[in-house]
Amino acid sequence: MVQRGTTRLDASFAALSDATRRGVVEQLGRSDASITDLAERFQMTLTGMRKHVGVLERAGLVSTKKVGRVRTCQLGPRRLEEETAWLERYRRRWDERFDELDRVVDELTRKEKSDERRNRK
Amino acid sequence: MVQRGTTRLDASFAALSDATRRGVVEQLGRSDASITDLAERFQMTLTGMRKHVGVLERAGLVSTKKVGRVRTCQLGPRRLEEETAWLERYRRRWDERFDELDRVVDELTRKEKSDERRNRK
DNA sequence: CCCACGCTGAACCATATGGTTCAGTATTTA
DNA sequence: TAAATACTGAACCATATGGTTCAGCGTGGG
Repeated sequence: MVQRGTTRLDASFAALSDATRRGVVEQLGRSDASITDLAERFQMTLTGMRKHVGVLERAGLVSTKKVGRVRTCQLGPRRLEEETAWLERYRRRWDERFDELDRVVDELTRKEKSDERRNRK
Repeated sequence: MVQRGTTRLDASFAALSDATRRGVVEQLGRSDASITDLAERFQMTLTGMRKHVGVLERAGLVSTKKVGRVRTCQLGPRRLEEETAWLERYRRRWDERFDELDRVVDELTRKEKSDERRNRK
């Protein structure tokens, strides 16, 4: 059994699991944009885009501010450090496992060779 | 308009958006495990765990092999480089935007100071 | 003052997700 | 050979997701 309940990573990874939302984030990396701008660029209704932006907001990747009738979206407060750290930890583990496998293969290869030598005698 | 359709990132980020699945991956980073092992550790039916493992498999984070009646799970072929790259790109963008904001604040501060000087005259 | 603009909320829809139970099948083990 | 083990597939359920339409509502320009 193990500790459960890290809802922050849940939200950010879920937010990133949609191509449209990743696109929106990339766009906002270049310049701020209104809901209308984004809806146009991603060929979607305002309502649909508003939902995506909502998801990104809740995950902290985007923040918005309404001035007059325009809601302007920009990159949000979160820098995704936790997420990056998770992925890096995974890769380290993956490399370890891979190295381990390498060592095993090496050992088997060595063993084979010495077996060959034995057989030649 | 923009290119859509990067289903690989979709699958891996979606796979990582669930705490149980992240837990499974972490576990497999420590040692291989059967479905039964994982189901026990995460307090879930075999069927439920099998589904999670299926999701991870489809995303390439886990690979499995059935020997006799036991299915053994281990870390999969993908090293999540694309995913890490995406996050790093995001962070770079984020830092740029932040620096930009800093510069603007700096400028405003400078302006204020010179205004003060002007007012003192 | 009026109309176009930008957005929003509610309702709806189809499909996906995260879980279960139950009834198998195949493989060990005693 | 019988019983226990390990998994699997189908069916089901509740809720979430990704989208739409439609009817507003506040704002701003002419």
